[in-house]
Amino acid sequence: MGDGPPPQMGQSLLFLTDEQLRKGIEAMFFAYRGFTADPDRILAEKSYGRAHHRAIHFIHRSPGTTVNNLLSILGVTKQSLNRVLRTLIEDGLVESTVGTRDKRERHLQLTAEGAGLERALSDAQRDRMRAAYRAAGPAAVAGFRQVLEAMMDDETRHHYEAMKEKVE
Amino acid sequence: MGDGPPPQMGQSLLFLTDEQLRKGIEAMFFAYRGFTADPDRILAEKSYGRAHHRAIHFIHRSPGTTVNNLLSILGVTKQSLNRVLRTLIEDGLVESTVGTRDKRERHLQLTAEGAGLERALSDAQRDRMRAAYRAAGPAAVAGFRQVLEAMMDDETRHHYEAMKEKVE
DNA sequence: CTTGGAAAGTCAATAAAGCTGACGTATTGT
DNA sequence: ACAATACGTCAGCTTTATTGACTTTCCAAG
Repeated sequence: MGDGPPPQMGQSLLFLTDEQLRKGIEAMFFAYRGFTADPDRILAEKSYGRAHHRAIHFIHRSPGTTVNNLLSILGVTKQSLNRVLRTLIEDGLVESTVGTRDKRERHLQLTAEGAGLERALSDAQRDRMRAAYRAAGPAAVAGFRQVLEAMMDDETRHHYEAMKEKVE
Repeated sequence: MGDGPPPQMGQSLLFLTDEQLRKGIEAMFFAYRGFTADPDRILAEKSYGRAHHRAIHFIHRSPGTTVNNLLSILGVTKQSLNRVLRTLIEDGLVESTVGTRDKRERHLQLTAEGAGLERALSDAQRDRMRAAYRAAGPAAVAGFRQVLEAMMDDETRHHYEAMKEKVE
């Protein structure tokens, strides 16, 4: 592409050519499609969308989280989240309970049925992730995570880091 | 989370726990947001969306590609692509020329102005990708690509592989 | 040379998912 | 008492996608 690197440039610098970067960009684009394909199929059957999936995922991850918290993690407006949340509550997948310490807050958690859907969704996604991990091996997985973390916005990384230490 | 792995399990198998997989899933979600953030800002100024970006990217990558080809790469319907393509042609960013061998086909290419926008968009995205690559190092980048490729759908990987050998 | 089908473009209707702005209610904390 | 917070909701809008139906142009096989 355009001006290639001078021939004497070593492998350690060569990996940052525009071509390498373009391939990384396309890999990201195509892989993300694979990443969402399986859950999307399940969601389509129940006529939910990705927005529902995201809400379910993060409620599962942090049971009892508040609406505001979810809002900042998902980076959407209150109105957008509310439309999704309302259908999930109506359908009996999510439960909203008034806060004890602060009664203005609503604590969100999955019902048994909601947890069931979460399982189905994350099983599908985990299967693909597991297969990719197995195919690539532990060293590749470490690199994968390193690059992804470096790619996040500072603010976004904050949400990610917050959960990293929860279990490990 | 739930049932952890037995304590005697070694590091080489331990990396496939549900927790590790969940972190991979979230890393993917958050990183993709970072990945699209910079181009999205530029596109918003010109009131274009991601669909325009994708069309511009792949027309740049494969100048002279046909509408049908683009359709299969992007995985959208003809109508969706056509709306995007029409505005890009009207705005003078993309040129559509009747095929010489088969006059039913239209060959798409970027105009000088279109190439300019492509530059701006991919520069922004490359900058972030470059920074992430630098931070993580060549070994991590190799792993990153390996996992992403393993995560693609078979059909999708086909489109990706088709371009891999074009330059290198 | 006719005809079937492919490539492209278009019209209309619909839906998911986001946005802004404005308001109301309950509750908390100063 | 009063300002601020957390939540919910109403209305209206935009983007991006969908499906279905249809036309024009054109290639190629019978």
